[in-house]
Amino acid sequence: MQDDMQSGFNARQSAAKRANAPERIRRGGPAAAKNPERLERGVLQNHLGYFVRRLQVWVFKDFIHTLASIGLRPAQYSVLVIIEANPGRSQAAIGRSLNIERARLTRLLHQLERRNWIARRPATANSRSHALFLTGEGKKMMPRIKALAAQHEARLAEFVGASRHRQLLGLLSNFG
Amino acid sequence: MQDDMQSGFNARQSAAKRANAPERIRRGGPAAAKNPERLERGVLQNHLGYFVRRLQVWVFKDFIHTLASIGLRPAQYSVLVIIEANPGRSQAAIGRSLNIERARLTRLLHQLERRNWIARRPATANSRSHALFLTGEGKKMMPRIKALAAQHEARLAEFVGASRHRQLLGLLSNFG
DNA sequence: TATTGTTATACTCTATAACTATA
DNA sequence: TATAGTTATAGAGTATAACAATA
Repeated sequence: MQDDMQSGFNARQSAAKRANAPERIRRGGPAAAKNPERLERGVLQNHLGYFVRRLQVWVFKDFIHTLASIGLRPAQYSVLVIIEANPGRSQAAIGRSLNIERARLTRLLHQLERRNWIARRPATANSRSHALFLTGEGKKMMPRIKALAAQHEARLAEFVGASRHRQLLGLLSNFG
Repeated sequence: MQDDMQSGFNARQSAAKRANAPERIRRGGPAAAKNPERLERGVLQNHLGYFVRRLQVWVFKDFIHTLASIGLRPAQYSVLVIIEANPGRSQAAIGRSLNIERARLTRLLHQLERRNWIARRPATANSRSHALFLTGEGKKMMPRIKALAAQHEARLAEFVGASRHRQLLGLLSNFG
C-alpha cells in the first residue's frame, strides 16, 4: 500500500505518456525488454484493487486541483455535503456515515469551523454530543463548491469515457 | 480528501452494520431525521470518486490484513510483481510504470532490500541507474505472496459480488 | 460501563527541494 | 542541461491510546 497501488495514474503523466508514445510495440508477449516505456504488469492485471487505486489517485489529484482555488479537499467536501443534507446530526453520526475516525473528524471540523463554514451547537437530546450545521457563510459557499465538484466529475467522465463512467457509477452505487 | 472519501467503508464495520441493521426505514426520501443510522448522502451519490474511494479503502484494509503474516503492503507487493515480470529494469522505469515517486521508491526498495527480496545491480548501459532483480529468496517468497494476494482478491470478489467484480475488472483494466 | 468528543503520538504516504554523479 | 538515485522535510491521513464529561 505504499505507492504503486497508491500512486495509480497521474492525470498529467498518463496524458503526456499517451500523447508521446507513438504506438510502439504494444503487442508481443513479454516485450518488456524491447519497449522501454511499457512494462509488463504481471498478476497486477488480475487485481481489481490495483485499478481501483490508480483511478482513485487520479480522482483525488483532479479533485484537489479543481478545488484548489477554494482549498477544499475531498474529505472536507464530503463532510460539508453530508452536514448540508443532514443538518443537526452529531459528529458520531457523521463519522460513522463517512467512516471517518472520531479523532480525525474532530480536527477536520476544527478546520471547517475556523473558516466559519460549519458550527457546532450543544445537542438537545444528548449533552455529550454536538449538533452540526452549516453557517450562513457555509451555505452561501455550497453552490460554488458544488459547481467545482461537478466540474471535476465532468472531467472524470471525460477521462474514463461517458459510458464507462455511467456503468461504474451504477455498479458501485447500488451495493453496500 | 481527508477521511470521508478516504475512509470509504471498512470491512469489519460495514459487515457488522449490515448484520446488525434489521432493514430499518431504508426508503422514504429524506428520512435522515427518522433513521439514526442512515444519513442522506446528498450529491455524493453522483460522485464516482466517492464510491471508488470507499472501495479502495476496503481493498487496502483487506489486503494489508490478508498479508499481515508477511508484513507486505500493497505498494511493496506491486513493486515485487513488476520486478518479477520485468527483471533488470531501472528504478526510474519501475517508478514511471507504477507512478511511484523516485524518492518514495528509493525508500521502498531499501525496505525490500533489507529483507533480501530484491537486489540492485549496476546497470550495464547507464551507470547512473540500477538494475533491479528478485533475489533467490525473493523468488522463493513469491508463490506464498501471490497465494495470499489471490486470497484477498477472492474476498474482494465475494464482497462486491462475483458478477460485479468481473464487470469492474473489465471496465477498469481495458482503458488507460 | 459505554458513548461523545478531545488531545496526543507514531507511522505511512505525498509532494517538494536539494544534492551527487553521471550523461 | 537533463537524468538517476538519494536524502530530508513538511503536510495529510491512519491507527491508537488516554482522558473528561455524560449517559
